[in-house]
Amino acid sequence: MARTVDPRRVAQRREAITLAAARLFGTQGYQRTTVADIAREAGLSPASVFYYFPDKAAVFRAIFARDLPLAEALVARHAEAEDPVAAILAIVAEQARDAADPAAPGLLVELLRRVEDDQELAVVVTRPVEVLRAGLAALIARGIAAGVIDARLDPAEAAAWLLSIVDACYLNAAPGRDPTGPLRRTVLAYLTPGGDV
Amino acid sequence: MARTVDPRRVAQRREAITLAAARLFGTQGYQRTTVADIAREAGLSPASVFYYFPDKAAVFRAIFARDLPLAEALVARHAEAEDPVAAILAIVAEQARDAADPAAPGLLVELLRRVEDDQELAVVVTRPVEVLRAGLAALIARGIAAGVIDARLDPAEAAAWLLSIVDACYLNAAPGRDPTGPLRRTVLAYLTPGGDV
DNA sequence: GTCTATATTTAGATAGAC
DNA sequence: GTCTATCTAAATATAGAC
Repeated sequence: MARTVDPRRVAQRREAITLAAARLFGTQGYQRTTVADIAREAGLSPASVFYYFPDKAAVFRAIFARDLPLAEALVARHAEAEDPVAAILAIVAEQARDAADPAAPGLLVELLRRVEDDQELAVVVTRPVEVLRAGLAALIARGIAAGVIDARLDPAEAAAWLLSIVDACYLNAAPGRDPTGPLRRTVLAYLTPGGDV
Repeated sequence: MARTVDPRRVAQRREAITLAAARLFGTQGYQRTTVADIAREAGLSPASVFYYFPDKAAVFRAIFARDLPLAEALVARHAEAEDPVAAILAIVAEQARDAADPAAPGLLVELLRRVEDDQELAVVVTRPVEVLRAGLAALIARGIAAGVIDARLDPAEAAAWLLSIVDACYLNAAPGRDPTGPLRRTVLAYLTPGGDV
């Protein structure tokens, strides 16, 4: 009888390492966080981290592996909404929600930097962004057709721009500041027809 | 007769090193750029870089040292404008102008990361941002008083938010894409009175 | 002032016992 | 599977000649 590993246990260990790494990478940065730091935080030895992941970069990638299903679910949840503008506002607000997490802004910054060094990371992280962009673009197109969104906007470009503004919320996150108000006002005003732009 | 250095020559050398460093830090990142890289790009040896700067971090800080006078000049140039909204649009557009530079988005990301590690850098970079924020806030307040900007906005917070949107231009930067259009539309729509926000 | 050569430190990754 | 111990590579910063 072949001795087989318990996949649940493996998943738990990987999850624990990934969580500890996300906290540390987000607050200290990628380079300043050593594998020894992660191991200590997760309660095991550095060598064990390398048992569950091929290298340090793979630990970082694992943090973002869950984003794709989340993005797909979010888009699917609002795809059939009758009010496309309300759906866009909901998606954008949901994406901006984690900006309050103290590790989130730092994680985004590290992500932006490391995407250029790590080709595999680029693949992992590009797909959920594409899903969101496509979902938003479809809603914008519907809004234009319904006359509630300015027809001069290009759906794909406007979608990318909205996601950039969400990212900016993370970069400028501060303890006391809640971005949801300005974000909602900005998105709404940006989409609405009229104005001499 | 005391042998004295030519301050102009020193300034030129420091400038050359700073320029080379900005290019490399922006495209490769801070950690991946070695002092040897910078030295090669600037046409001297690694040891000479350490003659002009105490350490690698000081080279990075030097890149942003010129921002304070630039910010002060920009704000002063528009402080007395008769149309505050036009002045705000001009300031914001000027700040977003460098987003087209291929090294600029990367430099912003490196800056955000390193600000948390380098206390001196934080000082260097906070002041120009404060100058811009105060200048924009004053213009917003004038616009509110004149009735051309929504009175529900808090000038200081709105100013900070506009600078966040400028950051979004850098995040959204792509070879073909010109950010000035969406930026102008967004800022104008955000400031304008009316709307059910 | 500018160089060559190198000391030093640090951290990613591995070997091999248990 | 998990550990201790260690190898190795890279890069900052310095020493000292010229």
